[in-house]
Amino acid sequence: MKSDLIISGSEWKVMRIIWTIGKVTSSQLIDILQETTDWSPSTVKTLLARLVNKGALNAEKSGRSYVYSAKVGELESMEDHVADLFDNMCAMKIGSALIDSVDKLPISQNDIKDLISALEKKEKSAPKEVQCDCLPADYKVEESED
Amino acid sequence: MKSDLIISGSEWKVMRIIWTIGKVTSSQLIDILQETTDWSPSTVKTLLARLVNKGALNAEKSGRSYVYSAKVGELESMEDHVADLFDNMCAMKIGSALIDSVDKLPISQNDIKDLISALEKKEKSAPKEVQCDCLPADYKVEESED
DNA sequence: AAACTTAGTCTACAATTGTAAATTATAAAA
DNA sequence: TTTTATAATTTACAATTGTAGACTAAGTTT
Repeated sequence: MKSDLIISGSEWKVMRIIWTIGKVTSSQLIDILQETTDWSPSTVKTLLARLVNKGALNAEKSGRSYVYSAKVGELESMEDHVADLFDNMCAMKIGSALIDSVDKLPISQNDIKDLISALEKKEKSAPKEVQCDCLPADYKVEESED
Repeated sequence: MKSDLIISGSEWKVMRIIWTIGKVTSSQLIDILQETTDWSPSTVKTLLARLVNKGALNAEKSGRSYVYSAKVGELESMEDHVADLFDNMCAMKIGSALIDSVDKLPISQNDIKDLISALEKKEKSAPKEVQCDCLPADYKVEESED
């Protein structure tokens, strides 16, 4: 279930810029990131190298340097990471966590509408309850063994 | 914004058991985790020690050993981690990621209802669009500097 | 051509994480 | 009380992450 391509915290900052502007050189990236972080140019270069290595970025040679571009999709990456995170958590409580997210995160009117539609559609086949999956299936048995 | 108390992947497994059954000894935990992981007893003990260290667990001395119990709430921890993750991501695309989550994750009928209510309430004050926040505010200015 | 700038690569180093062996302390049993 | 079992602590070690200095290669300027 765990996605292969894990993007770390610092790496997200790099990826987001590249997803947004498409193709960049390291110097562009260094300039842009200089405005929002206090990273040294070296740090940006290390992150670029790691992301190319992980397969998250393409590096297309262009003269002395490279032009970097995203090799993985932004939304796909987001979805994978969110899924991975919820994968760590109790199924029974995911609903509550989502309610909290919906309360706190910024969502556009259109996305709200789409969320409501998705939920209404889902409602028909939704279970009455979602069971807690934090313990081994047979735990109750083991427990009453005193 | 980043929460202080970061619970790692392996640590989640430990925490979930403790959140679910309340108080445990290390041997209980070792037994339970033996059923779902192939961790050695040592591994479980290391994780317990780390979690006590991080302040995620209480360790109450009881004779030779300790009784461990959660010091942080489960839902709070879940919410913090979800918020931290979305904090890495483009605000404009969070709505889509949530739609995907709603589509894929198991949610009970009641939670669906509550989600819909939360969304309907939110709709009134929701922005038409959520802006992408992946680039520095003044980037467009910098960009047209050729 | 010599000097300078810049992009890339290599090396580094501490902190966290996944995983566990070795050691020590101590309660329980013989 | 000597042995045994078990819980806790210490140490370990590789991989990942955040962060960056040093070195190298290759265009660019004088």
